[in-house]
Amino acid sequence: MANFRSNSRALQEPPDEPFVRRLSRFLPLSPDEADLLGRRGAAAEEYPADIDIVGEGETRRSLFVLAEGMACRYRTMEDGRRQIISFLLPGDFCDMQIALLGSTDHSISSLTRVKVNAISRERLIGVMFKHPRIAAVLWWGALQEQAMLRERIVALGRRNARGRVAYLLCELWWRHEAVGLTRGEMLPLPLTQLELADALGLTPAHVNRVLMGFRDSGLISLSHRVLTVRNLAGLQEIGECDNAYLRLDPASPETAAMIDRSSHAASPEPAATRFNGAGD
Amino acid sequence: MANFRSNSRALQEPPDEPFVRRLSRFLPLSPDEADLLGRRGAAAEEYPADIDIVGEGETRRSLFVLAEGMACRYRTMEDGRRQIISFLLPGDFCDMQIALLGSTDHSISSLTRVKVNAISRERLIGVMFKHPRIAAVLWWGALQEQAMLRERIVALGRRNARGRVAYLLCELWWRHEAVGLTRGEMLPLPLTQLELADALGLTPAHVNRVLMGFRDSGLISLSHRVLTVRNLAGLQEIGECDNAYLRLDPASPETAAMIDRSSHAASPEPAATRFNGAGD
DNA sequence: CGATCTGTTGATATCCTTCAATTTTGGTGG
DNA sequence: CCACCAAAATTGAAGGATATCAACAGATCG
Repeated sequence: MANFRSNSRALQEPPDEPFVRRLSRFLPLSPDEADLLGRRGAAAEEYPADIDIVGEGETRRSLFVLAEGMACRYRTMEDGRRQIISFLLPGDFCDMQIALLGSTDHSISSLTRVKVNAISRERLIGVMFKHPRIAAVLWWGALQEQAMLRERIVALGRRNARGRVAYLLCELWWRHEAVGLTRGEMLPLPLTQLELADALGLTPAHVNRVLMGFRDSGLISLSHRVLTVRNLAGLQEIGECDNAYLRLDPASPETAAMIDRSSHAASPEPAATRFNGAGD
Repeated sequence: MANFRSNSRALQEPPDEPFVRRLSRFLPLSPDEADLLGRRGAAAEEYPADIDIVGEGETRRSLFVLAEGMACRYRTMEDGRRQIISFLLPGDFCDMQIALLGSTDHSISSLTRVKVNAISRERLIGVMFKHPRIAAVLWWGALQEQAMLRERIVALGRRNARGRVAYLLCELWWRHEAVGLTRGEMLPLPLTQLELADALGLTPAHVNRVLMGFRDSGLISLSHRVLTVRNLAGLQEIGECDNAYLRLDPASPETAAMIDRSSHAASPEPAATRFNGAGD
């Protein structure tokens, strides 16, 4: 039931910035809070496809949230081969290492043309300490990313080629869905088979064979940079995965209360010395 | 029950708890701050070897810091194979997911007899918001862990068996050294070859062959649960790795100042709406 | 509308697994 | 201290999943 005002707003601006949609899933942010990291609080920048946005070890004064497009973290080996560590979707944070340490241990490259919102290290740290709900929500995002890294380790360590490809397609499906970027059974997949291979520790030739197999079994269609997931359950079974690790559920009322309580008790106290029950 | 004779504390107990040594490397903590998470602020618990300390998905009210011994995170596949995701050494935090979400997406098991310091979720969150230096130091620890996960992905995706084993031995060396657990060229390595294999996505038989090769080349000795690293540079070359990703350097003065400044400005302000320069 | 990526397919090579002994180590009780 | 047992390490032989290399077809884009 949309009213006129919100309709006319929708015409001027996208209804939700992806990062608000993504992070609010855990803990709703007020419009003011959302603006601190969004369009009005951070500088918009744009990059073409296949450009290093952040170089390994490079000192930086600012971080960014990806607003549009797709990017990846990667590391290059001495012989030129590379490993893609993770994919960045709209709403993803570039790297918290930059906030605290001023540089990253890996490179970040655009895969498509991308738009980002940049924010200075100093400002981000200030905002986090002043706004516990923002801190909590960014923390949640970092935990989610960590969970994705663990899942990738499991995939690379213990799944065969079919399992790896299936798992990655599932993850991309769930993540796109979480930020509202799927339409029906379709999602944008602007990745070459070389990029999939570099993410999965396989060769492009073998990724191709696996994908052809999935097509022949009617699990997916893939063409013109659009992936159609015709049988998600089937993919999940091959990839032996579900979306639990993405922790897409909102914060429990207790957790939310805990966070809000912290924001009121934000004055320093002398370091406590008593025990506080912890047993379970 | 608490020990009755803790007056002569300094004489009876080790001078530094491992987690203080580990975390203070980034940003020195005052004794009072250190106590908040250490012996006096958190409850000591003990577990035998090969026990699940935290089960996958299990709801928990407390977290722990590992004080002594070795543990691992792992996930089990449907067919019973398992993937060890990472190893926990003294000074490592069990899992921040528990703090924010109340449970983890993986299990944590002891590999040896372990001692832990447990702290309730609620208390930890409170402490972090009240003590920015503690928050910063835990944040750093989480970033370090994330970097280790990325490194594991690179190893599993792009290194052969020799490279994987070499990299893991190097990481264990650096991490033990960082908490003062090496002696000369030796470090404790209470892992079976099956456990190494489960961490590296290999079979125990093949891990054995690689280790035998390293021994024959004079790179390492390994017996009685003690690893002697005779040629770290050689291992690094085979593993194509260095310790940069562990970020063992202390916080820069600017970063430390940024953090301390945040602790004073801890009163909420209205959400800012102006841009804040971010360009670099 | 040609140049250049990207995708597709085949033949062969190889690293690692699988399976199955056998030996060694470490722990336990007599 | 030794005997004994289970777990871990070690080694061999054979098989398989994926890599490598090479060629060609199709798509994309200036």
